[in-house]
Amino acid sequence: MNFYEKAGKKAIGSRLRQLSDRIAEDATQLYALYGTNLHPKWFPVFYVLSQGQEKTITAIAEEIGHSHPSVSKIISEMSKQQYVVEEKGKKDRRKNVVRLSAKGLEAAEKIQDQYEDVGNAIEDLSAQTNHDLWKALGEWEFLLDQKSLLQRVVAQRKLRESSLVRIVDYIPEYRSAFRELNVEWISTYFKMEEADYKSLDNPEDYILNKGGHILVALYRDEPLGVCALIKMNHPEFDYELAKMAVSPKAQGKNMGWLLGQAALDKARELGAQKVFLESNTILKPAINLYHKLGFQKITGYPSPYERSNIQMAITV
Amino acid sequence: MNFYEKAGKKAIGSRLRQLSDRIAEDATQLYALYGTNLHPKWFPVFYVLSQGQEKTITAIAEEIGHSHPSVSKIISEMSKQQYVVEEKGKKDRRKNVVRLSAKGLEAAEKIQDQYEDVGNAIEDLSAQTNHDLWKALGEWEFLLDQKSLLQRVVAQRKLRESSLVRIVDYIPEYRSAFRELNVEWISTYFKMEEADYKSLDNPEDYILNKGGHILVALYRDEPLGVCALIKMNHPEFDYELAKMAVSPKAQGKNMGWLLGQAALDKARELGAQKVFLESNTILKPAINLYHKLGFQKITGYPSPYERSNIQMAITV
DNA sequence: ATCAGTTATGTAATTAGTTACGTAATTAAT
DNA sequence: ATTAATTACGTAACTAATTACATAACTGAT
Repeated sequence: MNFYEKAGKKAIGSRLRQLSDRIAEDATQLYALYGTNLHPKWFPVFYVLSQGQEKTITAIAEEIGHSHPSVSKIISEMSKQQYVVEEKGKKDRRKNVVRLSAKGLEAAEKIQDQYEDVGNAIEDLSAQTNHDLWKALGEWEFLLDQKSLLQRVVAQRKLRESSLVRIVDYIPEYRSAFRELNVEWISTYFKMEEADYKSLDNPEDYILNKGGHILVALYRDEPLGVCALIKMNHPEFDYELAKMAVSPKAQGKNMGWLLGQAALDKARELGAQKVFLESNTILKPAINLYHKLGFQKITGYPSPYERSNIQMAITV
Repeated sequence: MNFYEKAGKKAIGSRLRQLSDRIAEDATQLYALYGTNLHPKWFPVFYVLSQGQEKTITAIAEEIGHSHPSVSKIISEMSKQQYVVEEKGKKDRRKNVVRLSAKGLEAAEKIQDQYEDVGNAIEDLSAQTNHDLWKALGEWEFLLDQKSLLQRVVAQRKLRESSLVRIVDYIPEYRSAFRELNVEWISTYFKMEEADYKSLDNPEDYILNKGGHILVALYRDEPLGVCALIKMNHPEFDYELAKMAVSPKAQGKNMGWLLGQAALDKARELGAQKVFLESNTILKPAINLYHKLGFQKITGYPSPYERSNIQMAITV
């Protein structure tokens, strides 16, 4: 069974489960061997109760990291066999306050030897290893608390995918992509306006020949994102970042960020000082992206677009 | 939730389970995120099938370390969704030979990215730890293969219990214990013989005053084991190790070994060269113990006891 | 050629947890 | 003083594995 060698660390979940099952199995036999009637799965609950005073269901659940129904079930089993007594909370009558019964206390006394032997056996085993499983588990728990495995994988995916994205300058071949990608998102959220048609149908005349610039994001050589830097005739702003559109197919590939970065680089290259943009606050992810790129909200400028309700600017 | 800190390593089973559950949960979401219809629990089965050629249910089970019903179920689920094709074995028609279908192969292709991202995420996480979880798991598996946790705990118990055993010299207070412990085991397996009554009823005259010695094993000050060194009138042997009896209550406390060792020490102290004993081969644990103490089988000496069918000796 | 034992597999029941949901009690906000 | 929201906890249904058991097919020794 060298499955783990072959499959590698992505099988760590299976591997953990298998080891824990293996240990659980031995634990079952151990409880039989030491002649208690305690159920091994009661252990965490029983242990915390034998340490301290009475506790409520949810308090126990939190302490041992189980769900509360699990604790609820275990307590009712233990209660049936009279290891614990349950009592309604005096102040808060929703609470089920649980403590060990006389029988439970006696069992707790009796189980000390077993705890000691198990503890020693595990310490002994650990002493024969080069890598400390216990500490390693602690580290994993800590790191996963900070950032879940899910988040980590998503980050890796973004990294991989964005490495497949190339940002290139516009050439006429991309005219239809430039149009379609923009039409797609605009008509999803708003209505196409007169100004849209002009620039989308003829970017050469309306953007490029007026000193603007268009960038295209290719994913595996397919144009899935675009954005434009439009030369502004304005005392304060040099360019407008506009016509930013990313295909839903390219979600999670960091394309917006890469396009934005490339556009700002280009603006700097063109000697710009300030870049302006207009958007709408219902486009939360877009606003978010602009913020991350460094744009700040500004007010008091007129707009040719109906759909614009927020304006932002950045000093590049 | 500092339960693990409090409970210590004896909670390692719970801790392993919790981490594996946590990872499994994220895995479920990951499969959804990457848009396959594969079930995360299929992973080990799917993986081995995507590696090699067709395989049978039990072969897969063995490779991934699951039970065969588990694999059987997974395969039937995968089969229902047409990821695999099942076929009766040609030579052996009991066998269910399984391989990926076209759809399965396609899914295997498509899942490569996910594998890569997960692998990288885990490698990345591992790189941030001081203690290598993956290697630690390997070490635990190896050590548990050699000696199960159960066996290790039993060994610890023996160690602890034997530390509560004291071997002391006989005093008249122990006369009845000496008698009862021997009567108990003799009459369980055999019939009491004339020679037994003599020495058990009056050990002072029949053993001690003839230059012999009696040792008593106390467990928490209760006499639960005895044995005697009887002076022999024999050209070859100096003492006979006899009347070794340990209460069933004291099982697993190493009492026989401790008594035997003490008896041999005493024999040496008394200047003996060779110690003799008689027993019966149906008493397997006893014979075993004598072997471990260093006794070797010998032949050709007459015995006063009917129940004796084996004779052993040791040069002390 | 036959019969006992072994092997491959499937089905059913069990286990130790989970999530989903409902209800009663408490607390907070008008 | 209501009403809405939150909290505590129980019940039900589900999940991913297991063990126990049944059955059919094969193998080997008479």
